[in-house]
Amino acid sequence: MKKTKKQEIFEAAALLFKEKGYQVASMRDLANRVQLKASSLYSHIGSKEEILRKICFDNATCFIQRMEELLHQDISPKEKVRQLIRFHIQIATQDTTSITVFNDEWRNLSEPHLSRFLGMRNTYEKQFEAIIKEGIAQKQFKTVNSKIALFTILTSIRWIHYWYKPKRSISLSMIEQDILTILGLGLEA
Amino acid sequence: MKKTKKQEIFEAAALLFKEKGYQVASMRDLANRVQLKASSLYSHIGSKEEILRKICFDNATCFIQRMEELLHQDISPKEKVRQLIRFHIQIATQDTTSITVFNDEWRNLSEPHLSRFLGMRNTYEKQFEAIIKEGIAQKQFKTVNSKIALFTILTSIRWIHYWYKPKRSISLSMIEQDILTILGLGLEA
DNA sequence: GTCTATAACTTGATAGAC
DNA sequence: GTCTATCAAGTTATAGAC
Repeated sequence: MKKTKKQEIFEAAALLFKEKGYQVASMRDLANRVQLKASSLYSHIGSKEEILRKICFDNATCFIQRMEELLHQDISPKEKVRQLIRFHIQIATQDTTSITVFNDEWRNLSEPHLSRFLGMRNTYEKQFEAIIKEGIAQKQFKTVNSKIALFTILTSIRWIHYWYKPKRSISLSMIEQDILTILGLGLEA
Repeated sequence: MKKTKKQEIFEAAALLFKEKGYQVASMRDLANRVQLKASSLYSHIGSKEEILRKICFDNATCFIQRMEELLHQDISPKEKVRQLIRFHIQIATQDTTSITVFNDEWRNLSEPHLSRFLGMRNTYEKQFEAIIKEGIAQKQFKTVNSKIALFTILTSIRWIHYWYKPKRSISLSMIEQDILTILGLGLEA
């Protein structure tokens, strides 16, 4: 299956946005990387922000979808949290480029997209927090502030995409296990 | 003690950089906030980057200094890690503005300052990691990869500056205790 | 679809009057 | 020290030839 020029542009843009940041990356930079002049890009895409939007909303949708699946499963809050942590680690090691843009560059979205994005993120965080609260209520977790627990967990995984390289001697399952040891066991009662 | 215009500019810049990011914040934005025209700023400061440099290196020096003090104290690795976590939380809640810039905007430093900054950060992380390694060797911590533990700890604290507002009903010591519960106890053997 | 040329604008920083 | 005016360079995006 041959890649279309459009796909090629989107992939090059994701990498460029990761390396330089959205604001600093210029359309001329991007055009160079796909062997085009800047003006020719606009035969394939509508605008610079269209690219950012796709990256941000594709990832947001992905996380929300996984959350929906999980909510319908009949497993304990403790197991749900473990699954979510594993999922975050998997995404972060599997697609480091787009997750970097998703994590760091969403703030460059313009309205009304920014508000829609923050709404989706908020929904996800509320659902995650509810699972933690349920775990605390069931005494599967120690009694801590659920928001502190939520943010500590979420951000403690955020360094991986920045640091992880597939060639490293360290395996994915080793990362998973160590983080679950450092985090998970602390939270559990 | 009256604030000099220079101080006023530096403080307004830190807040502006936090809100918009260094690249997006313009000198015209900054001038507006201190009731000046953009060109007048240059009677007080040398360049936009001079402001960023001050914020980044002041903070880096602060963390390195605290580390030096700690290294000379005769306390266990476990206690050293707890003290470091407490210190990070204190800084993050005490000066949320400059810590945001320090955390997120250092990448906009130009050479040779960028390399010097990364060198300082690397020194700090190596010293922190050495303490963790010592704790593992002394069986005060569970056996985990020391780099994973380091990054998990460091980034798990990074959301605070972004989220913390002094008016919140939640106290500093409560944050400290909950994070130490979630993180600290997981790491300890 | 790709190009050249350019519109319309913003950026950091400077010159020189007052 | 602050201003107006301006420079030189950069930005996204479009018009129109081929």
